[in-house]
Amino acid sequence: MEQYVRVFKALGEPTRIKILRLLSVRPMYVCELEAVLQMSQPRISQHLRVLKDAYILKENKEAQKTFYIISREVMENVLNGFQDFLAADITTLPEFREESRRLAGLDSESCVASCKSAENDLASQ
Amino acid sequence: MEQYVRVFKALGEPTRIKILRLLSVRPMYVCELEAVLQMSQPRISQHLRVLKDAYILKENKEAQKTFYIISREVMENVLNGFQDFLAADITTLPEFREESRRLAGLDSESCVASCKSAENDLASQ
DNA sequence: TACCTCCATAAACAGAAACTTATATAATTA
DNA sequence: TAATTATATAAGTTTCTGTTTATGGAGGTA
Repeated sequence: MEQYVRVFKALGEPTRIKILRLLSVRPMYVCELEAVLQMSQPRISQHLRVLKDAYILKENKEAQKTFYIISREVMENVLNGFQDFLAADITTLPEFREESRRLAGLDSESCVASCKSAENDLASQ
Repeated sequence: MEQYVRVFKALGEPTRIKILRLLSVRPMYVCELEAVLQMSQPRISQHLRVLKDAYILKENKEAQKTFYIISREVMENVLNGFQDFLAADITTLPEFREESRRLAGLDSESCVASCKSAENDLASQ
């Protein structure tokens, strides 16, 4: 789940989407992105860092230049994986053990009852 | 592109991912989410609003209760659409007209040259 | 009518994020 | 060696986000 959050957070920013869109054409140097996007170099570099930290990009040093490559594999894994994550049986997801249990115990007829049972649930731990 | 940003921004937050995961099991009332996630009601409501504004959720009033439904259609359209967006020929994307043009004019051998040409480019408009 | 439930929203605040300016470093070139 | 290029990163500032607390309103119920 953390990886989904990191990736989606990285994708949820217009400049970074533009960078990704350009790197989808071909790998590029920072200075090329700078020229094409007409943005300051630190701005580009900082966005690249966010994308790299989310494993969406790989960097490659070449003399004093650095070029960045989009990892289409990671992109596909995340985007498709997320759909699978949503479609999966929630009782099989370790991260949702508690939620899954509380969900099963819900009395849908009354939200108060739901809250009360959740409280008891919590108290009995 | 705006829609991608809005959706990804909405998805890039752990609580909202949890909410989505739960609503993937079935539509739920706010009070149910509150009970299952054990979070304050305003917190849940505000996250629901973000998701709704991104068209990921639809809301449905039922007496004094409100339940929320995940729009699997929107989810799929966005996640798959984004991959298509990246894969498309960039020259066909109206939002990247300028960038596309600058990209085509790049002199990759020198970043300075790139920047200069981008400047000239800008000056000649 | 009076109270209660469910929910939305506003205000306030803390922490995060994005941008600019400034600086540092490594590699290149003159 | 000195100057330049390409890039990263830090500092400072502003804006955005997420959370809690507080409030209000619409719909049921006693």
